[in-house]
Amino acid sequence: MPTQISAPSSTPLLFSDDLFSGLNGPQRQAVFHEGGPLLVLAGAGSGKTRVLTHRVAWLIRQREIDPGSILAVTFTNKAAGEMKERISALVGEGGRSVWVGTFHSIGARLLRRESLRLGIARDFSIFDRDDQISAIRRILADMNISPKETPPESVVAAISRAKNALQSPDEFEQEALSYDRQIAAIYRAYQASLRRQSALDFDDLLVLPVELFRDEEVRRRYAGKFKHVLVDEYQDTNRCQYSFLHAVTQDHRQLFVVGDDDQSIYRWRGADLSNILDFESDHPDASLIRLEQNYRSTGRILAAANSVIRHNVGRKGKELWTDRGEGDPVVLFEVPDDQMEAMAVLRMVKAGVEEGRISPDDCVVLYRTNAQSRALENAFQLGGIQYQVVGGQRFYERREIKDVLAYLRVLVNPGDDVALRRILNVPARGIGKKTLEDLEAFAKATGITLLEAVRRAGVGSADLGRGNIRAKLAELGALIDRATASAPARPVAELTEEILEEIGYRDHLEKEFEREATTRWDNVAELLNAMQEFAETEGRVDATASAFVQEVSLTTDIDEYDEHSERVTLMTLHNAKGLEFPWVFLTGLEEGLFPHANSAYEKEGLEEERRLFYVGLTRAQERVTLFTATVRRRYGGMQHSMPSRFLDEIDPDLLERRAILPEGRPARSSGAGWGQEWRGRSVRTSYGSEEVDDHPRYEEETQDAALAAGMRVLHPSWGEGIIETLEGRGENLKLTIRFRGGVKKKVLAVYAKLELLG
DNA sequence: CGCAAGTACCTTTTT
DNA sequence: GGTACTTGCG
Repeated sequence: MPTQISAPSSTPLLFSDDLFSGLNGPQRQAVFHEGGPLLVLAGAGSGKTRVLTHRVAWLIRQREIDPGSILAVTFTNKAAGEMKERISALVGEGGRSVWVGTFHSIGARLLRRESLRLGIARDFSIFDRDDQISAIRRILADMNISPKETPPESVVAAISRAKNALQSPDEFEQEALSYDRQIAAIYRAYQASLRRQSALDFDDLLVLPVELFRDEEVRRRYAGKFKHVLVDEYQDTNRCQYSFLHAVTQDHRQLFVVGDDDQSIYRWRGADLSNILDFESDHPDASLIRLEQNYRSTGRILAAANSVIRHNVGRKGKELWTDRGEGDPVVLFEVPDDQMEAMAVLRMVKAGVEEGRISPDDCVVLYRTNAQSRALENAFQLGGIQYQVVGGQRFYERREIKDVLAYLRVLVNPGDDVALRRILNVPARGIGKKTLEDLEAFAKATGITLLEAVRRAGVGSADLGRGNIRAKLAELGALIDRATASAPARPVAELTEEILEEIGYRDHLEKEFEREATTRWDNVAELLNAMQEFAETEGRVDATASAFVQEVSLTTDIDEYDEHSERVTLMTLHNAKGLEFPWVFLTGLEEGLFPHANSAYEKEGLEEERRLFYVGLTRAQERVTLFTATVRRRYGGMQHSMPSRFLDEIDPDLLERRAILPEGRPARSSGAGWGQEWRGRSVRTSYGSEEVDDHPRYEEETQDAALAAGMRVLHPSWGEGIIETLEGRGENLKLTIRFRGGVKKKVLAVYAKLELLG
């Protein structure tokens, strides 16, 4: 910082020039905006994070707003952490008291403060999807509903949808059709179950604050507290979050939102694009500022992205531009299969690293579904390139981690039956189905928690379990009681180590998992590590089991992503939102996969897939490489596909098409050789407007290749559908077809009188 | 009750 | 190609 003058705060202009001099016109306009609600329509790479942080800095420095009365909402905890850092870098330590977090973490924080009023335990548990499903399963069993006909997953989805629409079980029932009557009943029972367990699910963290604000006194209090509200990724907010923001800002109208309608990718989770599209009509005194200068990507990449997104209707409309120069064209490789795809990525990364042009952590490989990481991981392992996978099997969802956390959850919240059920027989205590049923029946009949039932059975006051089992239950009860008593006063790491020791968890892993035991124990060690770190940031006294469990319940994969890892990053397109990389590899551009078959029917679904593709392209600074494979392993079988329609939407002048032809067909067993050399050969097939695209789109490997995943077909009785998978060949060729309305059917190709469409 | 073997379904994306 | 659930035996 060049400023040597120790400027008194009465001459804030000096600061302002200093702090804000790097901003361009529209950015300054946004940062210095005075007046009512503002929508900053910020294109990819247009510096929206800078705008947000500088806006906060400006509020504090220039307008002398108390940092504690500013609320900034981000999309991930990681983004929240970074924003906090940047704010305090701009305004000093005072910036730490700005409320920064995700809607979920802010909701949780608020609900803890108001737990008394809400009549919930301060140390409520937060149920993730697994916990929800587990709770629903119990309820289905109770209600004698077959989980086959009413899958818990879809019940969870229905309840989530209802909650986000702010519908209570009663309201849900009123609008319900006959099938949904049952769902309404399950919903009601589920709510009761949550309450009994002092548990909230993710949706509650959003919904309950809104309900809390129906009390005008409470609403006013928070509207008075949060005098300025800023929201990032506004395009992915849902109706409930909209209500939250409205409740807090309707009095003072200091709402500052940043978003990009072209990057809205969470419609399936309830995100409501109309929040951003209708922002101006919703707020009569609103202003709009567009940030269209992109500082990230080279010209051709940006132009390619623009040419794709132009195919969407129903957007605010904006055209990104850059002064970075043209750069390289986007390259598309057509490869025989997913293994070749992985090898090609590997080879390009390796070449880039060897030539000193790039470091592995400058590269990201993006895909539509988590399952696609496998082939890539295999290739990278063989090729000796370090990588990190973000997402997929998430750390905090691993079995051993959830087991250990379940012990803590029970200590923190003795009403958490879902957690207790999980650990009742882990390690094995001879408590099987029968004992569990007895315990639950007893608990229900007596109106006590499952834990209390365990205690009573242990001391023999509940008439269940034989001697041996009673002894085991007594032991477990005593362990939990002892740990509960000491938990509030000790660091969580120490407590956990003691519990693990006492239950012999390591031996349990050895016994249960044999070969895998080491990995799993390593994960547990990593968890203990995380607890130590937690103690370092929070301070020993505050690093209790309760605090840790709360924190961890809201931790996500992207929060764990490390940008200085020296490793190539592998992740889904969804996880890539907000990130940037010099080199981007976009894989699996095939019909049925991307756009995904489940989304390809509805216009809205397809447009969201297209936005996802747009997000992928705009992550890149210098180089985008696209891949489409003819054959892909899926569900253990082979699947033929056609190239993604999105490829045809890229302006052909900006796309260089190449094919990788296997020289002969490489023997399947030749995998070991791939690390050293590339056996295939790459030919340019088409570039620019000279259309030389004469090689086949997919190889005629078998006669069945006339049919491929992603093809549209007409079935005499089921109507129009899209082929999703193919198994078997010849007479035995079986197709999985998804028909309109999402109905999936398996048919034998020889019998189904299918007609090919388009 | 634990365990081994068999099965069904899975894969969209996640706070 | 994997998991999570079911079934049947000891």
